Amino acid sequence: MPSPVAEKTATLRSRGAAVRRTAIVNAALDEFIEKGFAAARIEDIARRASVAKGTIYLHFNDKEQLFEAIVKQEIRPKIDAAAAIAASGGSLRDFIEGTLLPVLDEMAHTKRGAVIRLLIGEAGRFPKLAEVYYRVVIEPGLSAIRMLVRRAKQHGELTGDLFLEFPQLLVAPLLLAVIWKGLFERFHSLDVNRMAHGYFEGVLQKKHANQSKSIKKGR
Amino acid sequence: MPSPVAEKTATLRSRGAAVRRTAIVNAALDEFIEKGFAAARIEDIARRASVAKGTIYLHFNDKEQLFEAIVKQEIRPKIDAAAAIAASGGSLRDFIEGTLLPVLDEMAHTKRGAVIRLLIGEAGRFPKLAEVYYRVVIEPGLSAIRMLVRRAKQHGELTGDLFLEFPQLLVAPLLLAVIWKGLFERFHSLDVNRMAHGYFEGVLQKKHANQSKSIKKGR
Amino acid sequence: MPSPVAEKTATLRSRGAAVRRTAIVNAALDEFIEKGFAAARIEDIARRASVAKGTIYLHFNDKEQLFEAIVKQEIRPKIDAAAAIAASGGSLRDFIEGTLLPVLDEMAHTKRGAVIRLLIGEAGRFPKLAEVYYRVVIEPGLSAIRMLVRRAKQHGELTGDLFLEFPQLLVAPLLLAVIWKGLFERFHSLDVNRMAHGYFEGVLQKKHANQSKSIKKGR
Amino acid sequence: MPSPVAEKTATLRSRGAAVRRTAIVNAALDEFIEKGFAAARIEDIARRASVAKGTIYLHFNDKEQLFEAIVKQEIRPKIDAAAAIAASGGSLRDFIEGTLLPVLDEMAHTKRGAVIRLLIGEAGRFPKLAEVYYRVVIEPGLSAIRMLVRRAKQHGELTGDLFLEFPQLLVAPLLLAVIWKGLFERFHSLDVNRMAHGYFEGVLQKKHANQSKSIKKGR
DNA sequence: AATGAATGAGCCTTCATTCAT
DNA sequence: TATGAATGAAGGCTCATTCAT
Repeated sequence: MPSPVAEKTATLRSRGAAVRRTAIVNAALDEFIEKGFAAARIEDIARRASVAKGTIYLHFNDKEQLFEAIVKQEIRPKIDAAAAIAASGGSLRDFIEGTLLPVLDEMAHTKRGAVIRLLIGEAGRFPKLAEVYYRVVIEPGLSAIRMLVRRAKQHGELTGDLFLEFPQLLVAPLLLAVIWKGLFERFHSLDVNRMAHGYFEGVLQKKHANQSKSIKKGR
Repeated sequence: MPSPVAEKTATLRSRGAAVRRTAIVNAALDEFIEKGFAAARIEDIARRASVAKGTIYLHFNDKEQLFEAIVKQEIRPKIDAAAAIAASGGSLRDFIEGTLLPVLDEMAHTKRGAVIRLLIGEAGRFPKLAEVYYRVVIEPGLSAIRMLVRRAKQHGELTGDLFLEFPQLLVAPLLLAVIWKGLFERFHSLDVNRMAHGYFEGVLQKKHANQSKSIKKGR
Repeated sequence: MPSPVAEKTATLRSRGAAVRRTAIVNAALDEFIEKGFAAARIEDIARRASVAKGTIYLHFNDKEQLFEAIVKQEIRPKIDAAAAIAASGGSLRDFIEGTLLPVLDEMAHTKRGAVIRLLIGEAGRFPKLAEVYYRVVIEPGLSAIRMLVRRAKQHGELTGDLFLEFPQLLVAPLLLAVIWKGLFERFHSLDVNRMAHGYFEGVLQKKHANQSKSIKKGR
Repeated sequence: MPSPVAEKTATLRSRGAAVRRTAIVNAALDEFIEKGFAAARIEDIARRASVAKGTIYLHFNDKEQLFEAIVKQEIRPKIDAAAAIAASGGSLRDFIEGTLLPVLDEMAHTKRGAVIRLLIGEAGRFPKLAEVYYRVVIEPGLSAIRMLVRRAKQHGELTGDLFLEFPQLLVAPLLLAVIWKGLFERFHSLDVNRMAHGYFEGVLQKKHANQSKSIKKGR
């Protein structure tokens, strides 16, 4: 075991490195969102992260790797959390209300949504990005949804195979909200919460009719 | 050049000019889709359109105006056509099956979808683009849908105010399909037609129960 | 045939292009000599040639092509001229005195020698350069020398097969001179002309003994 | 640290330091040869020498000093040895056959030759290098040759003052061989040994005629 | 002495835009 | 109108050197 001093040193170093890496990823995220992938300048990212330009290349080989790191840092944790909750066995309604809606709300109002817009725009030209995203986010996400839908069917929350076959449909309003907020909110505001509640009530309505009454006013 | 000959020449010229303009817009569309807005090179657009680089600047002030022209040329006609059909008084089901599904299918499989992905990615940095798109596409499109939904409610095709308040939800699967096709199709194929049919059956199901049975196999 | 005006235009354009190209090559030569290949900056070359940086890339794909152009422009003509003289049938002595010695003298005192030093230093890392040089200069040059040596043997100017087998030896003092002038002249001056005369007298001495007396004082 | 232990440590340290220094110079030599002076990276040199980048700067102030160290370590010993032999009183023929030809052979086939090519290419830009080389290699080398030539004249091995005045000519084929091997060997192989033997036979032939017959086939 | 993370100046190359023809 | 050569600003990336540990 190294001496306390040595350990402190080592710890500081590695801790410093991790902190720096995170700072760079955060800065890159902000710049990419503001300028887009191609137009974002490494120099600006560096300045925002309070490091020198060259430092970025100590952590990432190129711009593309920065993008990857963003997806892994910003989106993956949400997916993991959602998947864990899905696996823990609650009802679909609980999942939607306790997890999907809050996530949607957050997506629509924070950087995370911007990451998705960014990805949609850039993935065509950077196939690796789409691949990372599919593997890290889409695949596990859809798997979790399928599991939930299956259970929901057994419990009578849901009928039909539509959402089993196309689990994407369950997050379609999420996509819609993220895009709307990013592109058109300034022309016409969208009450994401209210829209999502309405949508999911429709989805789950088989069990209890007239639930559309219970749509809560969005924040 | 007031002589008939000169005039003919002039006519030919302007006809040639219009042809050229269209060729440039088409070439720009292809390049933007392949490379994205920032990465598309004017020189490649010129080559594809068989004109000189400088010629593009005789028709468009800059790259951004090219983007605008694309939206107007590629998307607006579809919207206009759909709006006309919506206004002409058919049922919502007819509209969905006769117009929305074909459009969706086309979007998912042609350049038009790519334009939308392109816009999603670039609009953040080019606000004018989002504005043009909103005014030319979104606003008229949603108005048409609202009109249809209102009529559908009167005819009992639909209950609840969800789609009146959030007409976007009716095109959510369209968005989903366009994005999926562009980003993830190579990892996992999506039967757009089948998904859309299933979705709209759910939407319209109030009237005739169990219609989910009738989902047709997509092309 | 185009109109005079058009022709003039075209001519001016292409003439201008050729002039510019030459100016760039000359500037590159100077910079490469002063700084070496790797350390020479495109911007400085451009400034020296009175063109914009980008203009260089209209004529050459990269730095390496510039180097190639230099070899072709600076060295090849000398080789061609020497080869023509060699082929025209004079004696070896005439060739040496009328061609080789003047060339050597010029090489030792002008840029051309620097090109050779440059090549020696850089060719290892830029194999294409060595190849170009071998094909354009060495191969034809040695062929011409062989032809001359063969004829000289028939005429009794020369005995033995040494210079037939190793024609390079005939230009060894040239190489020596070029390198000495470039590297060590400031420490100890070398009378290239006198050295070369002495060397070639030795080579040709078979015919007339004691010609070493006739060494002339160099320039 | 005056204790025996400390001193031992210190000794080990300085011994380690010397080893390290040599390792660095060797690594630098390899890298310079492969990449050239400007393109060689300190980091690669460090890795090759199994030291950290910073360590190099504990031994050498900058890249240039590394180059100097190479010349001193790789070339000087050969010169010193040759000078000693020259001074020890053998005949010119013995010197050529016992020393010059083996050295030439080695130069042509090992790193030492590459150092010379390297120097030729870089000396223009790093005058100090040329100076070091002149002082350490050229000057003493030529002095030794002059001494030998003078003795050879007295012994009748040689007539004329050519090689006294231009001792460089005696090593011209060496230069030629080193350059040919480095630049053009892959296009056309050169039998260095055979060429050198032939050359020196010509130089020494005054005494015994027809020695060109005795050219030995090179390895 | 040794380390290697951090720095930041430096440079090749690209490309939107201009303009002489 | 059309051309395409010329421009020059911009930016990704490299790497010699420094310095805190």
